[in-house]
Amino acid sequence: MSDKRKTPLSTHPMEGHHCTVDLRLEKLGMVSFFQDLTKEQLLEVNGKCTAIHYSKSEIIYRQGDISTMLRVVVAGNVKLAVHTPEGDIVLMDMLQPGDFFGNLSASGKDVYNETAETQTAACILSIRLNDFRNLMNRYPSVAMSVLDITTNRLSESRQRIRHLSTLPVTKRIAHILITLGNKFGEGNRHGLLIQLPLSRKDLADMAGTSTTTASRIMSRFQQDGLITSGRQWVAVKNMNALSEIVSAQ
Amino acid sequence: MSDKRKTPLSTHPMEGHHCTVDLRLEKLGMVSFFQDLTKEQLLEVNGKCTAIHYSKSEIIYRQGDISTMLRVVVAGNVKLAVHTPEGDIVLMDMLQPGDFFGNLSASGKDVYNETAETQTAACILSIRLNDFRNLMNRYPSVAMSVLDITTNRLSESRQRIRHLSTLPVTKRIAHILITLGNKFGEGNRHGLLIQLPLSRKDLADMAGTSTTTASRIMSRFQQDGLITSGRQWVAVKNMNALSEIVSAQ
DNA sequence: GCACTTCTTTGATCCAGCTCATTTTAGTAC
DNA sequence: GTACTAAAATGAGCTGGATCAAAGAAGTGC
Repeated sequence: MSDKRKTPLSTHPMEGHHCTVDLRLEKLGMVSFFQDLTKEQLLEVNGKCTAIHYSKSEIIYRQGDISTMLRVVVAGNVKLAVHTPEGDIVLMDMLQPGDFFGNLSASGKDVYNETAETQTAACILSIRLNDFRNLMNRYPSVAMSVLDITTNRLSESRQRIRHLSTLPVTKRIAHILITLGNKFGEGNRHGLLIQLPLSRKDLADMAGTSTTTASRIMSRFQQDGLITSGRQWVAVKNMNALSEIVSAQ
Repeated sequence: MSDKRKTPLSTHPMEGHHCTVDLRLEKLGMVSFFQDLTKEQLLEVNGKCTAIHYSKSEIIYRQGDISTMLRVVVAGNVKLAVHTPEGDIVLMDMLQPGDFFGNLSASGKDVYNETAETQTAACILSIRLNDFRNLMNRYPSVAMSVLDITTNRLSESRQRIRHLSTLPVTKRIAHILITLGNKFGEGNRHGLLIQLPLSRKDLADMAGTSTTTASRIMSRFQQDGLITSGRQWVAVKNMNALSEIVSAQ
């Protein structure tokens, strides 16, 4: 255990990221709801987008701010967190390149109901909500794709409600590790490394538990050889064993 | 306390409910995502719908069944519940006339991920998923409206995650009573009566707690004069006091 | 290298809410 | 009214996690 290691997470370069038209078009085409558009249509969309570069731990917008833009992650990671009046934090989502975020509701309140913060340095495209609604009206494929993604998010969200209502913390954390492993995992000498700065507190805020309890559970997982982890990083060594914990008895 | 009372809930007649074309059209027009359609378009939609009548506590579909239909509540109430492998139940939603349910996902799995059961006698319209997708493609207003509703459900769902993660059971139940009161409440000699058979177990399954705990909390609320309740019914007497409980300290 | 900060681990104690078991009551059917 | 049934209330005891507190790494900047 006298393993003198540093963070195994790779930091993306991102400096001087100039976002040429070609690069932006490529990224826009990657976003699932634009994938059916032609090159000309993409160019049009691109014309309505603004790219902004953020460094790590910057706030993109705050819960309660008026929402006018829809955003798309081009590079890096973003976390969406709700801050409760009591001062607790609930981590709602960790986003990847290609994910969109912001507030879509056509009617009703036009206020963000979570805070978006970069988890790594990141490049974000913004498009005015009005322009985006316009696109959805003109290109049904875009609207359908957005609906599809939203429906998926809704069912993920319901699964989480199920977990919070019925599973003990250990199972919830095991499940979160599996999900993050599948979404952000990269093969590595440690196993499947979750490519994302991930503290015990982040995990606790996802699992709806306290930081101390999250830490205790992670210690146990590590002792049992299910994971390897250090300061702000986690690698899954035994996915199957984690699955078994989730579905035990 | 020697109040000799029966269920104050009104049972809808519903017997011999024949669903004339006119009645169905009227109901369809009430459904928010069809409200922008013309009478001719509604007639077309109506042609693709089948109306089915259910009595109380009938299963409409089960979690895991192949999903081919989208449904709309015309009359009565429906509850959506997830059954966990451990045998617990999580009550996801209580529906009203005008609400739609079923599985919308265009791609991905075409399986219901919850069980739909009538909470009262009910009349349900069904439309094939393919037909409905077709409608959304042809009438953007329908697609936008569905997206809007789905987005709202997602944010309700996230609020519930927040509550499960950070609030103690008492506050969660107080909040549920407020929500149900607003959605299903009807003025009455008892106060704002929640027009819906609602057992302690239903409440517990919504709040993610045990039936006993739900019962204890309801007893306390009743002692404190915040609610009146009997077997399977609840009336809110003091909405403000409930709100205060939710946001206390 | 050393000082400093922030994250993580671990111990000790406490309590909200769960479980199990039993009694009471509201509502129904006759 | 009486009998019956399923829901609700209530008591007693236990425990998973929270909280508080303090010590131990892992990085960072100088």
